[in-house]
Amino acid sequence: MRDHFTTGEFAKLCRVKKQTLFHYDDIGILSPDIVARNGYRYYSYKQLETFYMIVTLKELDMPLKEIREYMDKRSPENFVRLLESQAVKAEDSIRKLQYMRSYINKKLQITKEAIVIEKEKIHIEEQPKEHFIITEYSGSNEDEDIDKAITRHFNYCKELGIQSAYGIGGMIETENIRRKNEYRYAYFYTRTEKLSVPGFFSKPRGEYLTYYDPNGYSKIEEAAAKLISYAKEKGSRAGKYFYEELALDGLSSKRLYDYTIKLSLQIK
Amino acid sequence: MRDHFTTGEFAKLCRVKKQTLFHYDDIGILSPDIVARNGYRYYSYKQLETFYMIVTLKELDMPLKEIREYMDKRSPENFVRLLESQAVKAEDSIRKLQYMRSYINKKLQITKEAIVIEKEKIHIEEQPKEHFIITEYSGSNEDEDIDKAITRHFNYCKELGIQSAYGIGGMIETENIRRKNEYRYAYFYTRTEKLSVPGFFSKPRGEYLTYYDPNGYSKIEEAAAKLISYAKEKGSRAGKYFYEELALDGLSSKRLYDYTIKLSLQIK
DNA sequence: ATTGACTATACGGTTACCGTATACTTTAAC
DNA sequence: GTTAAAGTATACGGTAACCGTATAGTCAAT
Repeated sequence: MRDHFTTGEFAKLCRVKKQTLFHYDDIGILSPDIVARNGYRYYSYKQLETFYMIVTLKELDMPLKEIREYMDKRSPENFVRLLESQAVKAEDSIRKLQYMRSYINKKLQITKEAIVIEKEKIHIEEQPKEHFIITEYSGSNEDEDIDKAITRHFNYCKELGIQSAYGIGGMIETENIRRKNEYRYAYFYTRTEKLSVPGFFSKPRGEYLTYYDPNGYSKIEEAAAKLISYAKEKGSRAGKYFYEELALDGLSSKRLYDYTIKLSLQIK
Repeated sequence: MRDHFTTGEFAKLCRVKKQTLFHYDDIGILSPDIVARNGYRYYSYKQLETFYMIVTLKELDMPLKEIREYMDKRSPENFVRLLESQAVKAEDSIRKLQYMRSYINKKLQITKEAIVIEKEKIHIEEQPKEHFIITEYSGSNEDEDIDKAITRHFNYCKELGIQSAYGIGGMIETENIRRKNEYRYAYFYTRTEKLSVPGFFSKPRGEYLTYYDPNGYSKIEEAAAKLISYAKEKGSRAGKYFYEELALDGLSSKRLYDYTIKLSLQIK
């Protein structure tokens, strides 16, 4: 049988277990070319392309049952239809994966930065212009009210079809800290690439003071106050808002008080 | 509970079935934020990012068990490790899918062409330069010998790490047809992009006569003879080899005699 | 008070396999 | 030429990640 492969050999070519080939025979999508009298099964090189097509379709989430249905009624025209639909699926999958990749890389960047940077200390960094969907907040400083408002914000974004992987941030008016030393959210925001959405805000590019606080929300007002005094000392004018977001959140620690918050304040 | 979502609501946000959320709770990767005394379960907006991370990891083929293991020992450092490994996986997946896409599109192109083109008729087309891995053939014209040789060729390519989605083609010397009217393979070939491989052949770019034969291998010698006479009539010099490959194969028809063969012959 | 829409829990089913046990066959080694 | 190692088929149970359905309880609106 030098012109054929045993099940084991063919499985190796296909880089799968023998079991898989048995399975494909059982459900009728790929049967051995020859079955000898002793029950030994032999595959031909011709079947490798069929196998390859099967894994391709499978990778694009087509169930084996449908693959089998195609095999039963295959024709050049049906083949074209099949390939055309799969080409679309491939495009979609690639787009989805590219989005995931950018999400992962962004998360990676944020997380790495939060690990290496010196915490509870003021840094200066250049931040780009960014676009936010915002919703106003005028509730109390109770967690419950805040959560309600963030949930509302969240639903609002959902209605607009905007789902950012960045999480939701909070904006605090500088004046509120300066005058009353009150850390109170004025807006919640979600980043977006889409422009011209109602309730739209642009965070200006420029120089920002930043402060990483690794104690969750327990001492965040102090941090804000520090940023303000620092700006004052430096003789700079502070931006209208603080931007608060999570640099380390529930994905990298279990306890809320281990979250690391990044506070940013523009200086001019 | 205006700051939380019921299981059904949260499932809608996540675009999955409630069942899935129950499952995730069962295996301990994502549990509701609050379980009321009546057993009703409520999720917080904060959990959507966790859910999103789960689907991302899952999409990159990480089993839920491992996701759970990560959740149990999550830390900023482990998170970075996780993300870095997943970034690699995402790259691999994208590459794989891009390859599949090009495979699908190429197949589509070949198949469509084979459907619309007038069969059993000579056409003229421009073909690009292409690179082949070839193995010599000097056996008989018996199917068995041919299959053996193609299997050998196939294995040879496998050793070189070359697996083309194009299938294997055959080269037939023009002289053999002309002189003895004998349709006999001189080489089998596999396309490759890799250059400088031993047993390497370049099919020249130029004008080719092509002929699509929808009768499998039954009347292929006649087709070859026709191409030769046509070249002669036209006063053109024929290239040294015929190139034979399958335009419609087992993927689009069940029966061998429904295969469509594409024969190409260069003219100068 | 009742209806319709929701909820939790339980359990069996599904897909695409994987692992293991058993019994047979082939191949390589001595 | 036997024998051991390696390979093969068949059968059956198990797994992951759910899905469907049934049952029973809950809630919100008329």
